[in-house]
Amino acid sequence: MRPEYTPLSAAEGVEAALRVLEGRWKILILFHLFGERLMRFSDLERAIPTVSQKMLIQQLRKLEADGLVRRIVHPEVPPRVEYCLTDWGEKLRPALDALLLWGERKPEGEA
Amino acid sequence: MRPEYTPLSAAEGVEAALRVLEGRWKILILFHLFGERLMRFSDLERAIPTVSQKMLIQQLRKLEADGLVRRIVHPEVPPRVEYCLTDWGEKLRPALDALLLWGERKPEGEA
DNA sequence: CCGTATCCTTCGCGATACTG
DNA sequence: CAGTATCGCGAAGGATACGG
Repeated sequence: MRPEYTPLSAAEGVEAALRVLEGRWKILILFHLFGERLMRFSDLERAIPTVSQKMLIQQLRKLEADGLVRRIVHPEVPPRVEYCLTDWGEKLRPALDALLLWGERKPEGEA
Repeated sequence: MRPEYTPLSAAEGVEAALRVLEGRWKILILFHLFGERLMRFSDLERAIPTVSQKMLIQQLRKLEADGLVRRIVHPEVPPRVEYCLTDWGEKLRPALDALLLWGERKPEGEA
């Protein structure tokens, strides 16, 4: 953290980062892509059986619009579309791991 | 990240962590407390002039319920209530900094 | 000074049906 | 296979007024 940060500007930066992660399925999608690197739409549907097509597409499109995920369309019949992380998307992993670690260290019983 | 994580379990852990951070004013409150360590309710009101009393209280109460913030009530007239971070709340800082860093490194123009 | 209580609007999400 | 279109609900949050 550089010295010129105010509470306001730092909070705005973090909120901007969190905004691209908000959404019922994005984190789960990202962790699947952390593991598989390249997945078809139908792979993701099978990996996440509880999501509807509409929501899966919607979240993927937002991730793509925000530059975390790349969408690769193969001009074939039947259609084939693959998804993978961008470089920037992969760089998110340490931050999510830090969050995961922090969450696990929660002292449940304490004040 | 330990080896027994599946995409599902890792995502659930991260989502649990994110859930306590979601809320229109929580991040901003946290960064003020990162800087000041001990703030009265009225200090926070002045520091965040755009928040309503209702929302400020609500977010503070949730942060308290989730164990990030401690509420200290001084039995005086007029009432005095102070807020500070718990140990666990302070430990969140590196994770938020990582997120901030990541957000700043976004390659705006790229695919 | 430090809250509570209502009312109201917005928006994310799920369910469902349809298409190139 | 990989989407798009429409409907409706519930929860989050803002405005406002009141209370110990």
